[in-house]
Amino acid sequence: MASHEKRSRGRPRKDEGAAGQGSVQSLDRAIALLKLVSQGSGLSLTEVSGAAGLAPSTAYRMLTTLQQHGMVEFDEINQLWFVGVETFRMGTTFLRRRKLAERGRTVIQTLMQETGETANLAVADEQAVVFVSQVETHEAIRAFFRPGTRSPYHASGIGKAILAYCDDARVERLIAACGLQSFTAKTLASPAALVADLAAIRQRGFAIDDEERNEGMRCVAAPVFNEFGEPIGGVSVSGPSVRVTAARVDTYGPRVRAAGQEITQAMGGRWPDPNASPPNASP
Amino acid sequence: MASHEKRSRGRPRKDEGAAGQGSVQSLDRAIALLKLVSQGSGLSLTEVSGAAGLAPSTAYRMLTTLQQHGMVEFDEINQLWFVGVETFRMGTTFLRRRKLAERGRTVIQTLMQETGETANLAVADEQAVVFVSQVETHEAIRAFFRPGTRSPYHASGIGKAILAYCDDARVERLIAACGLQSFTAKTLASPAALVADLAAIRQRGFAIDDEERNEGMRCVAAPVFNEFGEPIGGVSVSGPSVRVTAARVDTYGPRVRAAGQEITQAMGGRWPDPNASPPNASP
DNA sequence: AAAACTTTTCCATATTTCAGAAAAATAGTG
DNA sequence: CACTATTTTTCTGAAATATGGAAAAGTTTT
Repeated sequence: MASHEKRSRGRPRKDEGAAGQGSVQSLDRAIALLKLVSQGSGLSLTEVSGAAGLAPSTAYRMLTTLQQHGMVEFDEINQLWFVGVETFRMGTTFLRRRKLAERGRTVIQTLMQETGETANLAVADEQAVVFVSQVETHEAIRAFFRPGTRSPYHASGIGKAILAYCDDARVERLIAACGLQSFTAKTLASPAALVADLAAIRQRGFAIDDEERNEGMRCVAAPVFNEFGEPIGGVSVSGPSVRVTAARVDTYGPRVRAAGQEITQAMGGRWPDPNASPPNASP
Repeated sequence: MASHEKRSRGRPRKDEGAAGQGSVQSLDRAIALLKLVSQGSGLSLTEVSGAAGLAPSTAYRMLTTLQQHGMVEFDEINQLWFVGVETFRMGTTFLRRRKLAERGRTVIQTLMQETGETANLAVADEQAVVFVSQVETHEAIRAFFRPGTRSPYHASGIGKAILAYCDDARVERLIAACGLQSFTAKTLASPAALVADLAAIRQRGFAIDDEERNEGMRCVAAPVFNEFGEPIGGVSVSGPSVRVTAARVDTYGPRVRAAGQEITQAMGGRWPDPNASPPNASP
């Protein structure tokens, strides 16, 4: 298997902190444009160049270059710029790396069938969890997030499931960096409340988001671990509180935890020893 | 609603054919790099720069620039480059605009022109396929469904094309739920007959509805896949048996399959590997 | 009908990128 | 274990390339 040691062939990088020295300006700007276009839903050239602070001619040249590669599309009818298929296709290969989505797909499919609720996969990112895959229930009222949706750690089932298996320092840093924004009356907006819930999650082996992000929506989640026993993502089922009752949560919980274990297994990950200290504990 | 006319404020584009004049070289190259990285699963700098035909120093600068935006990630342990979360996130916003009906429209237009028969698009729903778009032939005798028409899976070309790429469990559940209603003498009304036909469809890569729903009407269909290689809809041409003869079916088949592949491509989907097991198959 | 925008092309200029070479470290080799 | 071969990263001067202003060519709006 892959060695644990940090390899560094070649000349070492000078300084991690000081960036921007060796960077390509036109590429920098083009990425900013792409980001703008991907966030907007149909932007005119003037809007794009204005928002980016670039000359229209410059923005235009970059957009057409991106267009030639299919990274953006141009709606000739309304003369608007959109994000293109190629960006999408390149992006989805990200899922391959985090084999999570691929390996987990079959698991969440059966999870959805067994629970009847929308099942989700998300990966841990810097300051939020990113939903990467979803199987929707057929119910009329259902939970839905578009893949790529970001959700803050403290107010999502998967996020809390991940945090529960991070060390305290990481949790503190996250709170310091992002705060604990309140979304509903039930959001865990104080560090104390969050820490208490994380302890409960470790006890149970699964997390509950009880209308903490969206009113009327409950969610049961479990983490997924990599080969080092570090949480890298999670799995969840989510649905309206009227269906996902307290009783249902109790039965879904172990089922979702099992799904997390199954995916962890399928990825070659390792479910941590419940009695061991947190994996990321600083030495 | 939005006007149908083609707007073109501003100076018109000179020539659609002649491209490449106003394009940004460094951006061009960077996109090529990103594509390479997204296709590979962990590439070293030497591999990337070699494959792109760029000097290592140039590739390096571009990669670090992309990295600063999260478009690519660098695995410090093994010194390998991967596609990054930002690419994924930007790409997923494409889904907002991805509608089978819109993306496939131009494809079925040319399909109708080339075959001279009515061309259709349909999406997979729970218990039936739903026709969402159609381009009619000019012939006096023609196939016609109103958009929104539902058709049972087992008695429609597109339905069978979709079923052929679902796993067995899904097919069984469908039969259990809906049965196999008989519409004509040729309807595949027994599970055995249906399963045999599905195998033939996988072989060919396209489905044939030989007067199985409406007497005197034949139909050639192919599936369309999403990014997970799951069938989500399909495309077909349909017409009276007198025109759509057995010989014609043989020539239309590959053409319709190509249309399915084209639409799959345009949607950012993935045509499944013919040798791979069905996507939903249990391991 | 003219004014006001918008998109697209063109072009001179200097800003930036580029590639080669050096540097710094690891991996292979006999 | 010394020595060579790779690999990644930095540096630098030359020049290719991107840049933004201005003009062109349309389309709305007034």
